[in-house]
Amino acid sequence: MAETPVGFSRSTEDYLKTIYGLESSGGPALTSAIAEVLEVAPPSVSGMIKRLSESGLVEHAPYRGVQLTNAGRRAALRVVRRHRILETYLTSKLGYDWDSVHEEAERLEHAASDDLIERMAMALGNPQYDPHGAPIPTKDGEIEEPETIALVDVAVGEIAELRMVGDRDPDVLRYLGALGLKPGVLFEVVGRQPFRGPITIRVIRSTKKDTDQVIGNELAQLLHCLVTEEEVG
Amino acid sequence: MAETPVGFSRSTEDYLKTIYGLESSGGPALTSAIAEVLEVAPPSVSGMIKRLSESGLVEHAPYRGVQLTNAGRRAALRVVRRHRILETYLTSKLGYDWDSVHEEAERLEHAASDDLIERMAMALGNPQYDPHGAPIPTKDGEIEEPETIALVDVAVGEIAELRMVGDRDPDVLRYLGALGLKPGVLFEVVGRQPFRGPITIRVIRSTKKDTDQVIGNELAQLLHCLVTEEEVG
DNA sequence: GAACGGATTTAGGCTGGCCTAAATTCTAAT
DNA sequence: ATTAGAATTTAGGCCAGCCTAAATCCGTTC
Repeated sequence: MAETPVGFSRSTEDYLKTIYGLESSGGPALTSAIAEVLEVAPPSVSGMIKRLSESGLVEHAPYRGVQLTNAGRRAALRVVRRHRILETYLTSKLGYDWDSVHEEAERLEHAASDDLIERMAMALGNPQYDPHGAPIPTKDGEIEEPETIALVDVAVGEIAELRMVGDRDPDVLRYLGALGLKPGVLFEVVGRQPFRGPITIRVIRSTKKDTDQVIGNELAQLLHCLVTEEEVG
Repeated sequence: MAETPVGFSRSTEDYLKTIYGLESSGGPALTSAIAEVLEVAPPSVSGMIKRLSESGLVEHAPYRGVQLTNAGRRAALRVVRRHRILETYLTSKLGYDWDSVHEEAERLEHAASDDLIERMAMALGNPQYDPHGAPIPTKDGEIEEPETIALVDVAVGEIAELRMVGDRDPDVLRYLGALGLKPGVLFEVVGRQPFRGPITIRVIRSTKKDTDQVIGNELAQLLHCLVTEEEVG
């Protein structure tokens, strides 16, 4: 039956991906943060960190977190590429919704060969973004650093495009989808309540053109936008 | 990250699939046969058999082999369905060749959800056979028992259709492919050498129409045919 | 019917990856 | 400077699955 594994163990790949994600939102990845994302107990993370650092995939400064080595980052980006190509493929070729596709990709990313991933990428025309707007790393590990800001930081009066949604929770995604808020939507920020209150936007380009939407602060932190121009009113 | 597994463990599924395959070529599955297919040592098989029979998936008569229970057969057929749908999908939608598709499906079958498999089946128009001609079990575990006979047993003068190739070895499949021998090909048996010698067929319908092919005995045992009519001449 | 050889199982060990409980280290507040 | 509390690591265990070496069983042959 000779089942040649496609990369590192599933668990190892999940750790690398998680560490990559935590690093890219600033600083070294802390044990407890990794534990929380992966839903395992902190000592399990300590144990895995030891193995990862013996394999040269991370560097560990005891009690102060872990950083990917170049080899580790490369491996992590390969997993991220797989994941995002898979999500894009499942969504555009097999009718998955953007809220349900994450879970399926989560399992397939560890089983799909590079060959399969490249075939899918080819069939899709080598997409640059996944269904949530996240950039897809290239085959050789380049990834675009998005120059977006959270909706919560866009000033009233500005016109912006929703580029990326920073959450995979199906409920959140379904809710946003029902509001028509997917990457590519263009809108103007028309109001913002003080004290971390909700933000009101007016949709300019989308299926729900010309509607106003009120978005809570929490949600507005997840919506990454590209500010297009300033509405001089 | 909450990675809900999609069925039994990968290892368990491989054992069930293997036992199913051995049972369907007669009698109970022997420890050594399972060990050989899975490329593990016999004691590993003994160990797994104990776990499988504790889970009610097989029945074990010590020293005389193992049989699937109904639950075990159901689980095995689900894996077989996944595998064959995947092979068909990869071949017809992503350009895989019939000789390379087995390995990829071998890994994906443990990661793909039923939902994904049904979407693929739908996209393919619910195919009944995989690229090698093997019947695909239905969603609820029905599988067609093919009424084919091996080429080696077809009499000279008979016309038959190649229905199924009983091997997944890439070299074998590439060779057969080069000869144009894939399921669907219609041919007449025009000669057979004595003493387990080679068999000569004349291709009637295929890309290689009207050519003669000489096929060794070993190979001819792998080619499962449907005898169509007798050439009276 | 005794003994040999092959198949099978038991015994005992290893690794990866998870856990809880206990010990340690760091930080921040007094 | 001390110390409480949080974060982390160490200690020690468990299970799945694999391994090798040794014991056992079965069928067959003399």
